[in-house]
Amino acid sequence: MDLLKVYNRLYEDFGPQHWWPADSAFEVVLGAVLVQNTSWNNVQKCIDQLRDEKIFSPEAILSIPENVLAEKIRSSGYYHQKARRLRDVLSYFQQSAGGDFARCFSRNPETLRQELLALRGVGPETADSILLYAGNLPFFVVDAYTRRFLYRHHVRIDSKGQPDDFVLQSKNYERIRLFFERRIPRDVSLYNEFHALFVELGKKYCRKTSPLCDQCPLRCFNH
DNA sequence: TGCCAGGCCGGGT
DNA sequence: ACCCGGCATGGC
Repeated sequence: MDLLKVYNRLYEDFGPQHWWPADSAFEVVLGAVLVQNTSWNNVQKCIDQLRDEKIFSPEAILSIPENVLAEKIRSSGYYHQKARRLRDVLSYFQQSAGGDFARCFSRNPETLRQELLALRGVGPETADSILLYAGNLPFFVVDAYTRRFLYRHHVRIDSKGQPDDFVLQSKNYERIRLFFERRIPRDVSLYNEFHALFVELGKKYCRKTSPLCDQCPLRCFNH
């Protein structure tokens, strides 16, 4: 499958997505943690509330008790876990470069990625979302929609007769990320837009229970 | 009503 | 190295 053709078709149909829906690196990190296995709608409520209450910087969030923070982010679900995870991630950025995100992202990207992955609460998708959308670093983000797209279009990661559900298994994140990174130009803007388009596609036509349908802009790739 | 959402962790095999 | 239960709210 020609992934650039897929990209072009999605872009034709949906247009530019202007991702990540945030206007600072801090806000990207915040959203990346809160959105884990949660609808963005639930996350947006938390972000709005934190902004209204002026708890909208690493310093501000780290200055309030964890249990208070947890209540502020209740609507994002898993809020006890996420309060702790958020503190851990923001603490990392604070001590890594004094809260200077730009300086932090100017370090060695692979090292940075490993350090993010070492934090509790940061798995591969969250790490890559932060690296790509907060740091403008070329890491392709793989999410549930991306996996579902590959699965439903019978895309195989290699030629060695993988089972069809290879792409659905979370342990194979890295293989899928590299699959994309090897096949499309290493371009931050392209990675940015492509993932955003997959999410838009997913929300409209590729939810877990929705079948491939005639409305889907990728119907031409069906077999 | 029950299932789903832009995952990840930790304990048990 | 996998597998799997737990985490939790809001929308449809």
